[in-house]
Amino acid sequence: MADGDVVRFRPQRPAPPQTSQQGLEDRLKSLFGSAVIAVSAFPGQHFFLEGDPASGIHIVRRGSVILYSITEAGGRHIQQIARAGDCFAVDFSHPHRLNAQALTEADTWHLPRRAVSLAVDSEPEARNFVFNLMDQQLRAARFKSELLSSRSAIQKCAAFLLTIEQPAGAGGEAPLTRIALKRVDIADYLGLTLETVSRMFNRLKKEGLIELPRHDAFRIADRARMNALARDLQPGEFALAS
Amino acid sequence: MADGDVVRFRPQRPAPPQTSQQGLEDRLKSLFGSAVIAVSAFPGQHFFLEGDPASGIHIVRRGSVILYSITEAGGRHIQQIARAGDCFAVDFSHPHRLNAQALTEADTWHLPRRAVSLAVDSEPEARNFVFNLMDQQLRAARFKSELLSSRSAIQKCAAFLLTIEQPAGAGGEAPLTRIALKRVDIADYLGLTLETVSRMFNRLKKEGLIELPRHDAFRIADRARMNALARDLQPGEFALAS
DNA sequence: CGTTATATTGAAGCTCATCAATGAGCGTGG
DNA sequence: CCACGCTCATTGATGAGCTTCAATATAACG
Repeated sequence: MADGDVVRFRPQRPAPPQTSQQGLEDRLKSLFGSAVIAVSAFPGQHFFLEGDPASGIHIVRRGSVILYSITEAGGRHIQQIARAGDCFAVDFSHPHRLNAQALTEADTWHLPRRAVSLAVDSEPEARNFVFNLMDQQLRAARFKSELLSSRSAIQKCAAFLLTIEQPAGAGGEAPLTRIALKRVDIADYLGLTLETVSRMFNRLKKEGLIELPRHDAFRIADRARMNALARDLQPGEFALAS
Repeated sequence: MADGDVVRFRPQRPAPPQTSQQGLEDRLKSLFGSAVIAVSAFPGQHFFLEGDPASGIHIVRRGSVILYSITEAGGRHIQQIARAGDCFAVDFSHPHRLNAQALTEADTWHLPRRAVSLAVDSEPEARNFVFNLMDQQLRAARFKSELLSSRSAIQKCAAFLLTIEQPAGAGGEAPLTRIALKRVDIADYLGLTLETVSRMFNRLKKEGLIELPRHDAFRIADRARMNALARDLQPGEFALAS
């Protein structure tokens, strides 16, 4: 339970990747050896479906994967958006309760359930690693329910954009961040409608909080105000030009 | 990673207690020996506060404990309501990110961080136990975010009541379930206002879905319709007398 | 180009929050 | 025992915010 490689808590950010790409790959190989399987998928393909037997741990190497469930009324609820460095399905003792679908072209590493089980039983390092992944999942889930509760649509959207933002490299100008999700996907993630998401994005643009040169790319223009919004501002404090 | 004592997934229910009171106590003693500490609190007292160093695992023996955070605007967000058999703060590698407050008189077991750490490293049984607790936490968090997303107030309230309901003993009449939380607590948990919670409860009563003889006790009167509501019905399917 | 998928924008209506007043329950002290 | 104060729940009126339905615009691609 050493604290050494535990990811530090960052408010307003769900589980960030814990190491660099290469470092992570090395780590996986050293902990799980040849059991590490590379799995890729095209947009729309599923890694697994609800009800499938537990498959083990999945880690995103490239692209985006959504974890969703379907309600009886046919509504889709996106529980998690896993991006490079994020893990999913770490809860490996049950049949899957969510569908895992590639949103973009996506490469992942798959650690089969049995290999994880063996490694965890024999290797303290592996155990620690898996604990951290579970913790990462837990924090992602908490972050999401915090996002959903009692925030207005504009706050949810601002928080969402801050979450998916690719921060600037040291010193450089902040780059444009691609929005890999369609409006309807974002809506299903935030518990809004696609129209509302669209309206809020354009409101943030009009107010100068973000740049939105294309419908699928943005840049934070006023970070202070974005942060204030994404935290929990008094409703009136985000006065809009009428 | 044996499946043997893993809690089976139950839709619409967060992590149920995994064993009986006595069984759980025996299990704890055998796994963690004398490290198990009994901790009690009066209503309103805190077990720990946000920012406190990680304390280890807590398990509720009697009463209710709420886990909440405070937003910058002063709003309270109740992340989890832990009742007898539930665990909290299993994520033990970080400073606490939530406040843990006794809602009622509450008795808990506390497994200090270090003792857990030692046991997990040496005892496969203990490891398994802790994994299950983490999984329980994760499922509770997922359940909550499902509860919050895209459900109407009436659905949230119905789902909440089903969640806290004490099911009938075999064959017997369903007992009245005490509502330990105040309206404002329920509201902070569901992301609603206390007035809306009150209105929805009374609407469910008027429609004959529940009995509500006192403001702090209820019984499910029409389980089929309650279940249908708590799942995800088409908006129109819950027609109310106007 | 024309076609399809996605995004934006508008208008109307419904749900829920807000503000405000009233009611019910309960303990305390006269 | 009743009056008072306190806490919590209920109920009403109003308005803001979001969804819904519908129309239009933009982008991607053959």
